[in-house]
Order: sequence, then C-alpha cells, then structure tokens
Amino acid sequence: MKDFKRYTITSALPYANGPVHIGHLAGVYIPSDIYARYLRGKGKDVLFVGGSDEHGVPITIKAKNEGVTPQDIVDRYHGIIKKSFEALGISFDVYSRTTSETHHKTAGNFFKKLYEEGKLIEKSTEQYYDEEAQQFLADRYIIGTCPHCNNEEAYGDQCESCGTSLSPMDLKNPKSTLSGNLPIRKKTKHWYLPLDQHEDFLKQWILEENKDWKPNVYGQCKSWLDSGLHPRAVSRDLSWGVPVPIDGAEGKVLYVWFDAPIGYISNTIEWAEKEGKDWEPYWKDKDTKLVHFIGKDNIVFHCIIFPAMLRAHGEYILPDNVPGNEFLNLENDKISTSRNWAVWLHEYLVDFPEKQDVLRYVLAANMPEAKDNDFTWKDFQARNNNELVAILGNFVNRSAVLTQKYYNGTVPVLGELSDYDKNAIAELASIKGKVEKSLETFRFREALKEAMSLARLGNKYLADAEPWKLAKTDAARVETILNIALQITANLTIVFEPFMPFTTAKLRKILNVSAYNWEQLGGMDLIPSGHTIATPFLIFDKIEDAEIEAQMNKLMESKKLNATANAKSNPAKEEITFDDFVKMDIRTGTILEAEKVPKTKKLLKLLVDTGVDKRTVVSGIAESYKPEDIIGKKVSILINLAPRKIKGIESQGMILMAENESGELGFVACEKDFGSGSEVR
RNA sequence: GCCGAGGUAGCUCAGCUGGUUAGAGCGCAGGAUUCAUAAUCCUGAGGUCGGCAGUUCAAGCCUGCCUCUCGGUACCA
Repeated sequence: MKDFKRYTITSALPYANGPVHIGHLAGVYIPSDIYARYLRGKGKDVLFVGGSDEHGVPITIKAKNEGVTPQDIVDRYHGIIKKSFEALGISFDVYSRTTSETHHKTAGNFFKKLYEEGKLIEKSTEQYYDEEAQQFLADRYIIGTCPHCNNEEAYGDQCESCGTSLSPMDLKNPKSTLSGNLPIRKKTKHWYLPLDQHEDFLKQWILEENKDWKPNVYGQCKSWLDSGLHPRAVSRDLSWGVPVPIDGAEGKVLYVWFDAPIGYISNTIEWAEKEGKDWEPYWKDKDTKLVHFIGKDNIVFHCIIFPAMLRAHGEYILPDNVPGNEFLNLENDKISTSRNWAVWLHEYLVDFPEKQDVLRYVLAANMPEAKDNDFTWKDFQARNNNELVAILGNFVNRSAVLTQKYYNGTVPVLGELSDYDKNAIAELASIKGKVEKSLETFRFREALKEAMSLARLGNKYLADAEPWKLAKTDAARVETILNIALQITANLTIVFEPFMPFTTAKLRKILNVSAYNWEQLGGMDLIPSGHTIATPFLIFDKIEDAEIEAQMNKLMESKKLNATANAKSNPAKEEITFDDFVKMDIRTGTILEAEKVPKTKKLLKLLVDTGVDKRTVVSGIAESYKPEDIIGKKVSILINLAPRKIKGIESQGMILMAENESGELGFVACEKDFGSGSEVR
C-alpha cells in the first residue's frame, strides 16, 4: 500500500435548509470522523474538511414560504449544524460555508479558469421561454412533433417513439408543458461541462484503476458510465448563488452541483489562511490521499462529475477512494425531514446530555455500509446497556475498583507471567493490526467490534484469573493480574479514541494518564507500576425504559401530526376568476376497467364511465392502487381536458386525486351515490 | 420498464479468487461466579444461505429465470 504524505478527508456538505439527523451522521460524519481521528492518532498529516452547502433552489423556496431571505435560512441552519457537530465531537479542522467570501472567490475563479481555457462549452442560444411561467424551459418541459417519425408527443431531448435524441429546436409545433402555450424564442447564454469528453478517461480511471471501491459505489458509477455521459449545464438563471464571473452573465449563477464540491477547496483555503499554512499540497500533491465520505445519493457527483471538473481544471488530484454509505432508516420507516421522521442531532444532545458517545457508538455499530439499515430506540438502549455499560464500562470499573481496594490506587508491579497471561497479552497485541486493517478498508463496524473485543478480553481475563480469590493466598500473583488488567484498560483508551473520544477522555481521567498515540496500542508498558490512579467513577449509565418510551412517544407525535395533515401545506395558488373555473367540466364517474400500462411503474390505463360516454384515461396512480381493487370506484373526472398521448395511449381526461405529504394518492369522489355524469362545481 | 446494490440464525451483520460438520455480536436456555452499574465467564439450542432450474467431482459464492427491499432513471393531463 502506498505511503501517503498527507490525507485530505472531506465529508459531504450538509444542505443548510434543515438540521442534521442520525441518517447524515451514520452515513457520513461518524465514519469520516473515525477515519480522521484514527489517522491523526497515527501521527499523519490530516485535514478534515466540512461545511454547509447554502445555495440552490430549495433554500430560496423555503425562504419565500417563510417570508425571510435565503441568507436568513442558511444563517439559521448553518449555526445549528455547526454547533451540533462540535458538540458531538466531529473533529473538523474547518467547518465553513459556501456563502463565504472565500468560496465565492474560489468557485468563481475555478469557473473562470475552465472558461478561459476553453474547457467549457458556451452556448449562446435561443432557448424556449414560457412567457406565462416567466422562465426558460428545460428540454423536458417542451413537447412537440418529432421531425423523424412525426410523433406528436416528442420531448425536447428525446422522442420516445423512435428513440432519436433531439434538441428542443428540432421539434415542430413546440408547446410548453408548464402552460400549454407556444413558447417564444429568447436568447440566453449558458456554459456546459462536456462530461462526454471525459468519459473515456473516467471509464479507465474508475472501472479499471479503482476496482477496490465499495461495490455499491463502483456499481453505481458503472451504471452511469455505461449509459453515456452528456454535457451538463454549470450555470442557470437565478439570483441566489455564486455569480458567473464574466461579462454579460448578469442574473446567472453557478449551478449548485458545480459550486458545492468546490466548497471543500474553499474551506481548505480558509483553514490554511487562518493556520498560516499552504493549502495547495492538500489538493494538488500526488502524495496526498483524498477521500470523500458521502451518502449514496451523492455518488455520481463525487465519483464522476467532481473528478471531471478537477481534471478539466488540471492542477488537482483525484480522490483515492469515495466510501459511500447507504441510508439509515428509523424504526422501520424512511427518515424524512418534511414528515419530521428523524432523530435530530441538536435535539438528541439536549435529551441525552453527556451521551454523545452512546450515539456515536450505536451509529458506528449499525452503520449502513453495504445496505440500508434500521435504527431503533430499542436497539439503542440494548447496545448501551448490554455493550457499553456491561462490557466496556464494567470492565474498566472492575479493574479500577480492584486496584483501589487492594493497592489504594497504586499500580502494582508486573511479576512473572503465566502461560495464561502470555496468551492474553498476545491477543491484546493482535488487535491493533485487525482494527487498522478494518479502518483502512472503511469497514467501521468491523473495526468497532474488534475494539470491543478488547474489553471482552479484559472481562474474560479477570473472570478466569480470579484475583479476588487469590488475594489471601498469593499476593504476588494478584499484583501481576491487576497490572495486566490496567494495561488492558490503558489500551482501551487508545483503541476507542477514534470512535468514542469523550469516553476515552474519561478513561484517561480514571487512570490519571495523558493521551497516548495510536502506535502504542498493544503495549504492556503504558502505565508504570507505582503510578497512582484516580478514584473510579462510572463512564456509562444504564438507559431506562422510560427514556426510550419518551423518544418513541416523540416519534408517534410526529406521525399523528402528519396524519392530521395540518402540517405544512403548500401555499395557495394565484387567484383565478370564476370564468376560469367554470371552463372546467368535471363529472362524477365510475371506473369500469383498469390495467397496468406495461413498462411503467406508476401508470394505470382506465376505462371510465363519465355519464356522457365511456373513455380511456391514463392515470399515474399505480403506486397507490392495484387495478383489481378500483373497478367500480366512484371518481371525479375532468372531461374537457385536451387529450394527450401517454406511452402510446391516448388519455382523454384526468381523474381528480388528492395527494398527501408522502405522495400517497386518494380518489376525490362525491359522498352521495349519484351515479355517473353529475356535474361537479 | 431499464440500470445499480441488497435478500445468510429471533434481531443486526461477516463469509477472501466456488472446496471439509456456514460464522460473530445481541436476544434465548442451562451452568459457574461475586471484584463489578444483578454486571461478568462458560456451555448449548437455533439456519432447506429469497425461490426454481442449470454448470461443476464440489455452490451461500458461477449461469438463467422468478420474487421482495432500497437507490438512480423514464413515466405520473
């Protein structure tokens, strides 16, 4: 394995439109922190970078909904996030933000360099613009007639019927899907990163040279690369973001996917300025190992797009590994910010004061490394009570209490070793290599288990050696046994340091020692005989059922609130006139037939009796209803909507559906049994 | 639909390029023990490795089909 001079470790930038929850922690921040702490313990030159991602449309929407500025939103969440990370002991060397001056400068310059060197495609084109919706239309928001096969429902980027790739201007009779109007041509200029030009390189680099990446990451990359890469716009018409730094680009900002990862570099620069260091080696020296910790939603950006950007720039190194984790569920349900189904870090820290390490431990032990995992409060309690309290806490307490009891807290001498002692010592020595191997291959759960096995070894050693029995008969033997027990305890402070830094600090307090370095792990001479340890105290407390119930109740409250749905409903749409309303002809109807549209996930083809006639409607409800269950259902149907071809089937109308927060659909129907054809108004 | 990752003991997960009676932790049962937050230590029960077919002397691991979960993507008048 290559010996690197320094390590640059990044953790995905949390998006500053909400606080951080356990899913973020288990996926990204706990593993990256463990890795960073481990490497520092080995004396490596480590830079651990974090920061908030503060641009993008969702933040502007949230701000609008709350009647505040985007800056207000990001200030609020950046503050909460930063503080809670600190409290959990996530040991960032720098945690900054993408609204910083440094970042705007860095991201702007990055763009400028690519621009000036011709690494970007500039397209000053006439694009379709919807005057009613007042925006430029993305390819997919335009439909029209395919010039090749005359399919009238071709999209701006592709015709589904003949499969040809198109551009919006190719279409005959273009229509905006937002308003249905004829879009006008309006001039706009944008810049694109030609990912296709980097495709061969990326294929070689990832598929051939990085076969050791995690299967989920590698597979996802392969999937993207196999389907072909296309130029991707790096700018857009928006006011919130990093302004495009060239003349004539007013009203345009960098797309957030382009600016956010540069944040890692900006934050490094900020750190270096503060520390009086040179930032460049951390990003440009071949002897630097760059590692991106991310969740699976970020794989394509960190494995394909960002590397393509770095390579286009030319001065930067590429990541050595991108350990992407899967997702963490909570009590068998997807974690969701909008449904408030989450354990929020800032709330946990209040509900469980001084228990940062319990959360760190449980999340590390249950990390979704290979597949999605489930966090349950019951498991949280069990791991605390059965593992932290019973195995680790108990062993430390036993050895410290015995030392107090027999020797008044003075470490006894190590005498002659029995074969049994030698075995235990050999086992102790073997743990270092195992933990290292696991950590260096990003197998954090395994590493933690190995660390825990040291505490198990300690318990077993004491149980077998039984010093409390020998105390009256063989004083010298007891001295040796307790010396070994204390050396094991001292080793625990080293091996657990990456995982549970608050606990190891407590352990050192009990042992009355200062910090060791990682290379001392496995040693039998960590505490000299004659050294005096402190009065022991308990490092973990049992968590009672009541505390767990309280957390469960909190979650149930969220569930109830969601059910009553007075949660956050979308704001009302623009006012319309009565005349606008009566244009719609809505009728009560009855579903006569229903079948799934082949090769789709959501679409059902329905035959509906409208009273007026029987007609075919294609409806996107297959995820909420099975075809056989809805035959005979009363519905409301809009019958004077212009027909539209969907997947080759002409849909003549639209079934009215109510949709809740989680996307579930329900029919809207008359409460009295009126039969088909009654008008709805 | 297409692409990717998963489906291994009650629970959470290991299982390297196919090779003897499939492993760990927790939980459970029985026993030992008392220095310790009734904590610990030992022993044991418990699995047709998602299903079906195939390749092979040999398959949890390879191939084909099917099925379930998660993610990406298409579609959702």
